[in-house]
This record gives sequence, structure tokens and C-alpha cells, in this order.
Amino acid sequence: MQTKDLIKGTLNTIILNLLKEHGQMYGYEITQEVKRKTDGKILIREGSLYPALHKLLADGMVMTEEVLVGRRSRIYYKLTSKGHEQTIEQTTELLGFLDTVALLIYPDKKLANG
Amino acid sequence: MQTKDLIKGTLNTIILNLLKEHGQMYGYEITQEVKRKTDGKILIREGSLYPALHKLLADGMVMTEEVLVGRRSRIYYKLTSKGHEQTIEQTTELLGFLDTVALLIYPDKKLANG
DNA sequence: AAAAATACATAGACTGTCGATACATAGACA
DNA sequence: TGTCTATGTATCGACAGTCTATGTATTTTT
Repeated sequence: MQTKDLIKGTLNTIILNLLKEHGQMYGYEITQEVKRKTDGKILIREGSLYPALHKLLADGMVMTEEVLVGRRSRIYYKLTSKGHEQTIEQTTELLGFLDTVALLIYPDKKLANG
Repeated sequence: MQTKDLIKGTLNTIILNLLKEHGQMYGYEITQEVKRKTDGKILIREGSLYPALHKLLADGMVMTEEVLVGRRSRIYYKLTSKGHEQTIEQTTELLGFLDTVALLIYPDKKLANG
């Protein structure tokens, strides 16, 4: 198994949490921030990120603002109020799941709650 | 997002760890044990489990033994030595990933190492 | 001038899990 | 006797999410 198989189901939550932390980010910035924070352990590809962002937009979780930098455009994403709610919900669920998995792997131990 | 999306990439590791703990298990037993241990939070379906077990078998991670109970057959699975190695490897990787995700979600915190 | 980084995007393939379904035995209960 | 539930293995088709590969264009670095 490779890390790429593990990211499934967590990418959305990761993106939402980054947006929550930073206020607003653009796509390329997200890939770099994830790379930086994880010391290159998690690399988010464009082919994963942009479809995910577009879906978040379509679902009303984020809103966008296009900004021209020189002649190149950046599309900033930030959470809607619905997105804020979802962030909390999904994060809670993710942490609960991680805890449950830990239970299965280490019968007598629990991961610390964040 | 639902829990079912999160299980992706972790099912294999969960199965391997259960086999490591129990020595040998049969399919139905695995579904019930996961259900029991997680208070019903994680339900492994037949459509997920058996393909996974068959793949583990094909990959040489587990070996099987068929046992007749009454007139009904049970297929017990247990780890091969290769499977033991993989269990450790995958578990290490999974825990590392969980830790990395936690880093992304809680910038200043780390999950306890099990 | 060439290369690398920045910045967006999509198409197609892959793969893992799920829902539904199937078959059969066993035990409980009406 | 008939039916319901639990036990037990198994497969098929659908679906969704991620990846690889590719594309376009600008900006910065060498």
C-alpha cells in the first residue's frame, strides 16, 4: 500500500482545514503548503486538487475570488458559512474514524484526542 | 463525507492486524469482530471483505484452511511470514499518515504515537 | 535562450469499496 | 410446517475519488 491510497476520503477535510486556517488560499498555494507542512510526505496533484476544489465550489462549501497578478490569474478560495460547518463536521468525523482505526490496530490504546 | 469513504486504504491494514492479533479468523468472524470492537461504527461488507481477502491470498500475504463445521465450510485465514512483514510495514505507514494528517488539521498538535 | 517554477485546467484510467444479490445450512419460534 | 433470523462464502456492476498524463501560458532564474 502506498500513501496515495490513504489520502482517499481525507483530501476534502485537509483542504477545508487549510482554508479555515489561512482564510483564503489559491490552488497552487495549497499544494505547496501541504508539501511544506508534511515534509513532502503528502503531495497533492493538480489532477486531484482542482476537481476537488471545483466540487467544493459546486457544493457551496467555498467561494472564489479571481485576482490578477501581472497577467496571470489566481483563484482564491475561502470557506462559506456552510463550508465552515462542514469543516467542523468532517473533521470531527475524521478524528473519530482515526480513533476507531487505532482501536482496531492497538486493542488497548487510544490516540490522544486533539 | 461518510465513514465509508474513509475506510479506503485502511481496510487491508485492519484485516492484517486482526489476523495478527487473533492468529486465524474466517470472513464472517472478521466482520463481526470489527463491528463489535468499533461499536458498529465500522461495518465491513461482504462485497468489501471477500475481494480484499482474495487479493491478500493472491499476493501471498495470507494462507487459508478450510474447515467443515457441521455441513458448512469455514475458510480460515492466517498470516504468512510475508504477511507478517507487510502488516508491520503497512501499520507503520498508516500511523505515520495519520500523524501527518493530524499535522495538517491541528498545526500545533500531534497525535500520540501508539 | 533555456530551464524551472508558477498557475490554472481536463481527460481518461484505475482501483477500491459498496449495494444488491445469490446460494446454502442452522436454529428459533409460531 | 413454514418462516424468520443468523451464519457463511461469494460475485457483479456501479460509483467516486485520486492519479497519470497532458495542455496552455506567464514569470523567474540560470
